[in-house]
Amino acid sequence: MVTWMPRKPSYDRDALIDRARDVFWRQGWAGTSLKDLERELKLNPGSFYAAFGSKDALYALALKRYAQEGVARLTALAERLGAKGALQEQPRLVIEATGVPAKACMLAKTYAELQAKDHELAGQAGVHMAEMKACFADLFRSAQEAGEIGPDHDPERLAARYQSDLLGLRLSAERSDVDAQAVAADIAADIDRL
Amino acid sequence: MVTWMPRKPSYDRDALIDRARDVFWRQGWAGTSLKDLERELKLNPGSFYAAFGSKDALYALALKRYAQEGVARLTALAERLGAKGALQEQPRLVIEATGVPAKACMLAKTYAELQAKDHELAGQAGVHMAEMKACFADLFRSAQEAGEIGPDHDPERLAARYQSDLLGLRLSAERSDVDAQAVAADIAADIDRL
DNA sequence: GTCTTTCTTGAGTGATCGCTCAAGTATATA
DNA sequence: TATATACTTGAGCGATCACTCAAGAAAGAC
Repeated sequence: MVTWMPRKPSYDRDALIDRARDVFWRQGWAGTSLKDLERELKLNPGSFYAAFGSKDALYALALKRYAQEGVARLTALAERLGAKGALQEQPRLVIEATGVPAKACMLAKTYAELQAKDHELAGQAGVHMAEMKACFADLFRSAQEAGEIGPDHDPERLAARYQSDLLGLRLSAERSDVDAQAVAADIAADIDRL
Repeated sequence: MVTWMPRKPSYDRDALIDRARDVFWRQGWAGTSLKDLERELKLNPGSFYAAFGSKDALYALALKRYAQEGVARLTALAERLGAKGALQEQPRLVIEATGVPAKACMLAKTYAELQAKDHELAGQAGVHMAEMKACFADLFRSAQEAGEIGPDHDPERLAARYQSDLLGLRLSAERSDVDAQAVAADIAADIDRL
């Protein structure tokens, strides 16, 4: 039997997904055209479709990667600072991050843009947000078990409120007339009062 | 001198702006095509452009109306319930509103969608959000002067945090896996602790 | 009814959308 | 080197985008 392995792609598929995520994150779904992606990824239409199949398929990959990295970053933070410390540090981190395409959450932007059309990508963004909320709930539960916050709180409820606050914070951080650092500090301070 | 008044438009321009606001609010800027507007407003292309000039011009009118009604509603609420009462009632009202195109704020959706492209409409949405923030600050200041909340808070800072929370709440209210009423109640409860 | 003016209609504009595919090029095996 | 295989190229597809405009219909002034 003969196995032919005649040629490899000249691109790094993984790096391409990263760059696509950045473009989509910044410009949104409708705001990013195939021309934009071809220019940014340095891929001609044929290679693009051979590699990813469709714009939506690549968007889904980008969303998934965004969500996975978000969970990974939070998990690492919790190992370093503990549950409560991670929850308090996260607001600062997300708005002070440099070199990111946008302060606002890509999942939230996707959901807001596409939910009204019942687009499948909105559903996927919703699932990823729910996963993130579950992470927050786990951290609140851990903090509770560690005695870092009072026992009379529902971790799920705290997580929903916390995630909601973070979404608002990250949107506010895109505005020049809002002191996002103050808002982030106030969100972190609220956790001390639990 | 002769004055000719040969014909009036068959449509109610004011009602048309309302309906356009609803479509844009639900579907966003890129998500709303001229076809959508023609169908929703029952206007042929010629009449549409005679009446409004362009899609963006109509969007700007819709944004302005949305913002004005938001301020008016909040002002009326404050006259009925007082400053603190209005601030506490507002979260409940925005998520329990029925018959609205979306729970999320149209200004925030517009800003999130178009800011990356430096679109003029994003700037206008930003201005309207700043106006709204100023209203919130006024209410916090009033509540402070009335002794309803402690004197050691910066009304501007409270307003920024409050608006941020509201934006997050209203986005969360679009999700089926979030108990928005609980989040709204917690936001209102926070005001009691000021 | 006649005239003047405006509103309404809808086919059609060029541009751009996401996407296809045939032709050409590069590479690992034999 | 010859060959089989996959990747790359880019012109171009039909559909849809926001928008235009010439022609016809409607209504107030006389």
